[in-house]
Amino acid sequence: MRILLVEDDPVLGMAVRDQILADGHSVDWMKRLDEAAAAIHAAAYDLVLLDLMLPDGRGLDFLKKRRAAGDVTPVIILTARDQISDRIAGLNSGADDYLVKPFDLFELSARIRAVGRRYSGNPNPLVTVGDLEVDLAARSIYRAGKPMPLTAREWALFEAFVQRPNALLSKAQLEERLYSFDALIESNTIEVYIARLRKKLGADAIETVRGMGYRLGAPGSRE
Amino acid sequence: MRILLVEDDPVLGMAVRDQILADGHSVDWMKRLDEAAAAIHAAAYDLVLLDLMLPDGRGLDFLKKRRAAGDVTPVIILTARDQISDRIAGLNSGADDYLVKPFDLFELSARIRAVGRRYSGNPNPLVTVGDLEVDLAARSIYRAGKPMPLTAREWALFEAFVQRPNALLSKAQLEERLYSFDALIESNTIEVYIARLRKKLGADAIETVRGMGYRLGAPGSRE
DNA sequence: CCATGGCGTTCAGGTGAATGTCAGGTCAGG
DNA sequence: CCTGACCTGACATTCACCTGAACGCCATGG
Repeated sequence: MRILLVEDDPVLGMAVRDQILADGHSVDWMKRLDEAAAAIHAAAYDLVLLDLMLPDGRGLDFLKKRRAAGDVTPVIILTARDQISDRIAGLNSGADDYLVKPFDLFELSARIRAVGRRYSGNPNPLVTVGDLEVDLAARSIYRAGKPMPLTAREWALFEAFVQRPNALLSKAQLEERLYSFDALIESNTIEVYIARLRKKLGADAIETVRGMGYRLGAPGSRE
Repeated sequence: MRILLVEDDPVLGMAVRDQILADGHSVDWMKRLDEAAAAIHAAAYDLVLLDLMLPDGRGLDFLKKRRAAGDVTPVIILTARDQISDRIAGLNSGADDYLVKPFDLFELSARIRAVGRRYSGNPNPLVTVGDLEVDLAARSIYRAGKPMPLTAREWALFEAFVQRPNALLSKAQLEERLYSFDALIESNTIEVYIARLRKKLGADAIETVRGMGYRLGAPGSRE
């Protein structure tokens, strides 16, 4: 697993890095947010460990921005003791987990494994939807073995349908999924992305249920 | 979101239950592991809140067993303060998250949202009406596995009957349900939609009680 | 520094399915 | 047979949705 560590404290950073390496993962250690941003663009990480208190800006804004840009890389927040409000804000900004300093290094390992299990993990990495093969962990779609590139937003939307193959999802639900609670969208963005997905994946990839929402196109009957 | 709470402490359990309800989720509260196991078999949950210290056995074994059986329902562990080793063991046993007692109720909400964002869970529970299978969450109806598409209004009407299977609903009640108070309807709209439902679901899907209203029939029994 | 291109978002115009209304027919009960 | 309640096919209108195009932001590369 490729892990990006963003932490300015040299002592803690080294300890964390060594622990990660000992667990058999690879790690890039950045001490500033701009370095981290550059690293993220340069390489794809499976996990980001993000300190919220950094010298050159608030880690929370960084996280929000990444999520707004459609980045869905798992993020574990490292935060100081007893800053519950920060931790809640972190989770609401799109973090997947947090650790309170000072934390047990073995606990860190367990957390990393837990996050890793969610994504690259459990049963069947390949899901078949109609004539498409969907790799949820790698966030990619194949048709007849050929990759069908999606943008971040398109993927976020499509993922919602794949995760609940039979569900009918209202526009409100989809908006809530693509955008955080506070940021309310006031247009037909969802419609536009539905259209773009159909253009890429086929007109019947997503079915409109007028007045109620959308649903995955018939991938096969229930049960 | 359907949540299963497994917690033997009555005070904490009630507080958690109320918070979950306030967040708009539905919750089943079990005090013992055998009850919880039975509940899991009976219904599909989107999330399990699991206390590790229960009178009738170790919650950790319960969790391991569920995971070994292929159950991938997200689990958040509730554990006592300073039992770091337990928490690690929990994450390694397949838990997705944990909360340390005593925890902030708002933090609980944030955690639930975070988990809910990741997975959106399991197939929805089905209600059987005559020869129809009704998925209330997905707003869809199946007959012999085949979906029977309804329009928004048709669904709203049918839902009223399914939610109260034995009730006799007057036209006034149905109008009040389909339309907001101010918007007064001055025609036989309800009759028309009853007819449309019968055409789609079968003539005896809804039974007329002359002068009083309508009630759910046994759709399909006489096709 | 500006040019470029990809991506996310917004807007306006057009379309058709869904809706509500009506008129005439049918049925049950007195 | 009469009356009121209910059924049903047809139809105009509406409104939810689709879609092409344009705008702005940001990152990248001269």
